[in-house]
Amino acid sequence: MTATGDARSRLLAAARTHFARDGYDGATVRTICRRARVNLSAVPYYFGTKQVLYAAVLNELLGPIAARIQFATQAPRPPLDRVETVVREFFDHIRRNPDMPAIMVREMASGREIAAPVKQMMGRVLPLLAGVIAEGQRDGSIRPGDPILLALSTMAQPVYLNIARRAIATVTGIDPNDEATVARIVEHVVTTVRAALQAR
Amino acid sequence: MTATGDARSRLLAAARTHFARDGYDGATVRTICRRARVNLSAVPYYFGTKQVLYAAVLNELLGPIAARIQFATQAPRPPLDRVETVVREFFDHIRRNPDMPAIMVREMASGREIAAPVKQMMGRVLPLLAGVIAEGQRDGSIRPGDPILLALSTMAQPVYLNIARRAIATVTGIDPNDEATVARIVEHVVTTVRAALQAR
DNA sequence: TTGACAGTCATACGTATGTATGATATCATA
DNA sequence: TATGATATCATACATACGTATGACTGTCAA
Repeated sequence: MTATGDARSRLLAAARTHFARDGYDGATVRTICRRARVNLSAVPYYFGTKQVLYAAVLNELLGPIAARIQFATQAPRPPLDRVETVVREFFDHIRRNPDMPAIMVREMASGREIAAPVKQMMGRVLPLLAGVIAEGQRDGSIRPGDPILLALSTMAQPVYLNIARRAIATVTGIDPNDEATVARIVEHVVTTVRAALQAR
Repeated sequence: MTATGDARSRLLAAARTHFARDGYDGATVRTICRRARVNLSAVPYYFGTKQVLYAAVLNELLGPIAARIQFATQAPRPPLDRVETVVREFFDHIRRNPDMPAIMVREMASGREIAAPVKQMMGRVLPLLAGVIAEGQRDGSIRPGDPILLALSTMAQPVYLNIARRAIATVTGIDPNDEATVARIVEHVVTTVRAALQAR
C-alpha cells in the first residue's frame, strides 16, 4: 500500500471511530486528523468536505452488509434458520465494524434527513428479512403478524444489545468486550429472536 | 403560571426537542433560545451552562419513568403480565415524551461518559425487570436465560421501534405518527415480547 | 536535469459557538 | 411613590470550527 493510500485510510478509520464516539457534530475535523496523524488539509484534499468524509464512512460501514444479508436470505433452508443466519451475519458484521451500531442508531435518531447509505441499507435489508418471515408464515413455521414489524423487532436485537454494552458493564460489572461474553450475547439474541418468531 | 416559569419551561421544551433532533453538539444555545422565544442570556440565567440545561432535560425525560416501572413490577400479577405492563408503561411514557428514545439512544451510543440520569435510570429499571423475569423463570412461566439480557431484549423493543418510525415510514409508506399505527406497533411489541419470554 | 504532478504542510479567513457583562424592564412590597 | 429583587435584553468576548490558500517535498517520465 502506498503512503498516499495509508493517509487516506488512516483518515477514514479515525473518522469512523470519532463519528461513532461523538456523533457528526461532536467529531471535529481537527481531532480526526490528529488521531489519523495527518495534516488538517488532508480532509479537503481527499474528500473535499467533512460531509463527504462522513458519507464515505457510512458507505464503508453499511455498504457491504446488504449483499451479505441478501445472500443469507436466499439460502435453501427453513425460514427460521435463515433469519438466524441473518442475525449472525449482523453480529459478525458488527464484530468487524464495532462502530456501526452507534453510527446507525444516531442516524436513525436524528431528526435530519436520514443519510442515503442508511436509507438504502434499511430499504434493502428490511424487505428481505420481511420476505423470509412472510415465507415462514405461509409454511406455518413463523407466527402471524406484520412481517415488516417482525423484521424490525429482529434487527432491534443485535443493534440494541451492542449499543447497550456499556450499560451491561455498568449494571452487571461484566466486561462486555470479553470474547466469551460477546459469544453469550450472540447466542442469547439468536434464541430470543427464534422464540419471538416461532409459531406455537 | 408566571411569565418567569413560562420562559424557563419554554426553554426546557425547546431544548428537549432540539437535543433530540440534533444531539447535544448539533443543538445550539442560540437556536434553542430562538425556538423558545427567549433571549440568549436565558440559558446562563436559568441554568448556568448548556451542560446543565441538558442535564435538566435528561432528568425531566428519564426521572419519572423508574418509579412507574417499579410500581408496575410490584403488582400482584403473573410475571409475564407484569413485563407486559412495563412495556406498555414504556410506550406510554414515550407517547407523552416523544423525544425520549432519541436522546436515550444517543446517550447510550455515545462514547463519552454516560450521563448520570441515564445511568441511574438503567441501573434501576434493568434490575427491576430482570427480577420479574427471574421470578417468572422460577415459577416456570418464563423460559431460561440470563435475566439481565432478557430484560435488555425487552427494553430494546419499545426504544428501537420508536427510533425506527421514520424508517418504517420510508420503507412502507405508512404514516408512523398516525394514532392507529402507533397502537398497532404497541400491540406488536407486546406480543413479540411475550413470545420471546414465554416458556414452552 | 528538468518539469509536472500528487501529496503534505503551516497558516489564514470568516463564521458560529458558549458564555459574560452591564443596562433596562417589571413588579411586589414598604 | 420608592426600593429592591427578579427577569429580560442587546451586545461583547474569546475560542473553536470548517474550509481555503499557497508553499514545500518527493517521485518519476521525458
